[in-house]
Amino acid sequence: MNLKQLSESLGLSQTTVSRALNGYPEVSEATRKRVQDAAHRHNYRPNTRARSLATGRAHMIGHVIPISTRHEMMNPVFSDFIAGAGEAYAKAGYDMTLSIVPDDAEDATYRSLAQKKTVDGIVIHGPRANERRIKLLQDLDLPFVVHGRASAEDSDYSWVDVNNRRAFSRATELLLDLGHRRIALVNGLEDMDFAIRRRQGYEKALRERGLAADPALGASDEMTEHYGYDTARRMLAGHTPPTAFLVSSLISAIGVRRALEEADLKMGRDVSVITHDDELSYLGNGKDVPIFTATRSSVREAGRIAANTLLELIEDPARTPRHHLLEAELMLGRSTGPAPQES
Amino acid sequence: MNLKQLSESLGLSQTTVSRALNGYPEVSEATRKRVQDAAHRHNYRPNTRARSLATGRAHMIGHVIPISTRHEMMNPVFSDFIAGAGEAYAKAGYDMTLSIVPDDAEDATYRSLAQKKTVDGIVIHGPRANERRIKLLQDLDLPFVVHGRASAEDSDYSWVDVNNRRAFSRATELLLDLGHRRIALVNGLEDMDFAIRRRQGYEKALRERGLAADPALGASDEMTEHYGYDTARRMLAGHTPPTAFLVSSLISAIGVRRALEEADLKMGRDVSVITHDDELSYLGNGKDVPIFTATRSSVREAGRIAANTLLELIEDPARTPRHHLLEAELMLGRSTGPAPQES
DNA sequence: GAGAGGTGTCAAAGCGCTTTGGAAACGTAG
DNA sequence: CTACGTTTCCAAAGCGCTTTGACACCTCTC
Repeated sequence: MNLKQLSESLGLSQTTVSRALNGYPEVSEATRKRVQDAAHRHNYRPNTRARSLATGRAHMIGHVIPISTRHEMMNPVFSDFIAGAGEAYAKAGYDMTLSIVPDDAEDATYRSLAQKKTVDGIVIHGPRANERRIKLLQDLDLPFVVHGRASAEDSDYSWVDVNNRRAFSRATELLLDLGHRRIALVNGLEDMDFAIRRRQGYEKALRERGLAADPALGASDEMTEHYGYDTARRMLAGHTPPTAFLVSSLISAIGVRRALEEADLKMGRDVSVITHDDELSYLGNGKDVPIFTATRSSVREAGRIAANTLLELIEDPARTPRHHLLEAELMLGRSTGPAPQES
Repeated sequence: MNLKQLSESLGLSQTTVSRALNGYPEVSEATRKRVQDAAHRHNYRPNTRARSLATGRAHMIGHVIPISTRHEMMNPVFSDFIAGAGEAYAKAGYDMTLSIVPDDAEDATYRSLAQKKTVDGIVIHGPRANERRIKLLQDLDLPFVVHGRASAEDSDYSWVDVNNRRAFSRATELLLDLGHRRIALVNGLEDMDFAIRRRQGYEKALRERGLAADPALGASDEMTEHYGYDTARRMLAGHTPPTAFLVSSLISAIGVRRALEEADLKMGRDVSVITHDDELSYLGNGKDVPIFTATRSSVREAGRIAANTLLELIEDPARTPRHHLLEAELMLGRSTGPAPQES
């Protein structure tokens, strides 16, 4: 059933039916009612393609997920972010498309999205410090918001991000307060912006106590469970093993825990661990008392905020960029304790 | 730049330009070359909305993810599935849209997707044993493929699934061969089809050795880390604690491991664990020797297959439904060993 | 030298909707 | 009874593409 058929069946013009359905005032309440009933009865819904061709609005948001060609890794954080964003879109009557893009084919994808007019706006995931995509989208004149930031970019753009620097400096300070001096940083890939900021936070806290980061206690890679395990194992076997680990993801922290157990070290007593926790729905960090002491910030909530920000931007393209800096909570759990006495 | 402008700039009609670009034979190679060059120079790409209005094909696949209203849980498996499917779509020039749908609003979503003609086909995720969506989509005449199956559905439809029954009966047999008799099943939600099948496999293997499943050793819930932990803890505290766990997801298995460690039980010696492993990219199960003995099947590969199956179906709607039953490998890891002697 | 058969190109219709610019119908006021 | 708003509706244009049917123009062939 399409508009034409519907209007014929009602003995009205397409114009009137369209107006009645879209809430325009130039149609009498009686007619509107009659039209709505018929539409509902026939389960009529306007064809999106025709509608967006006519209005110029696709009612569609694109999410572009770079997939590292090296590891074929999907960022696990992404699914919860999407869940939050999807919720916001549904409320606003928008749909969402996903482009999984190998990071060497990015430019083409964006240009094509813009040219093909499939979407009204874009969410950028996983920004690197030096992020070409921002400039590109500005040139293409397509509204967008970044989940995260790009330190090296100095133009103004909309973003939603966690205060990674502050979160990690606070976590480091806590470990220092507990007497730890050899603190390992098990970080994400350090071409990623968030990882750089976390390192900065970590180093700042150390520096303020007159300490320098020991390069042997720093690691950086894709945040898998296995990476956490390997790294912890290697560092613990070194000749100045750390007494504490600061980990960039709960998944890697689980790997660190595995390494500790294997080495018969008790987490929270022999070795302390703090991790960042994105509050992924399937990976809860304990119920009453958290397993891991953690800097916590809901990525799902970030998704919701990013979506709404983008929708506003589309509504009013003249609007100046918006920024949302989310503060991470520092949740005390059972994985931290005073540094063991040197013996 | 649109078709009209492009054709004017070339001094050709829109028809010729369109045909040249779409590879029709009625245009001379010289002209085609000239058109392609110009298109490339102007970075021309046809407007999707107009194109699909004209052709009737959206070049778009919908993925509908039910989100449990109870736990607001995103199935973690989903992101890897999507990665696999996305790859296949990209190759075929298709896009993908996502609908995150609370499970009480499903019917409406499907009807709407069909009516609005946003997509050419649909992938159904997370089928329950009794799955209304299949009947619904058949009625709506929208091509679809199911990731998983619906036991209670007796019409024929396309699906891609793991042989869950066989996988779990093999795993159970292995545990029985190792001398285990009290084997716990830490399963997913048992209104989910895959969970039912896994239980069937488990019970079949027990039955064949003249054993019955002990209800005290069965659990069923959303497969979080915490659920694994809680369940294992509770069962281990019972008066006939299991000597082995059969777990439906690696994430929950990590929770089980945590409970074991907390109870000072060594996994693989005191208690054996077998888990199902979907090969999620960020959750590798060890590198050389797997941590967990596992029934393994790549969900990413499943995504790829599902996508291609659906594309074939769209290409030729008359085609009979296709079925892909993937066999899970049983990978021996370090989490299984002979049952401890009764003392 | 005319008809047959290709080849290369085009004008125009159509996809299903929204929206512009009227126009008919109906009061109401002068 | 005319004039003039209001209200209610409509015909037609337009969004950017594909595709149908037709038309020149060439090249053969007999």
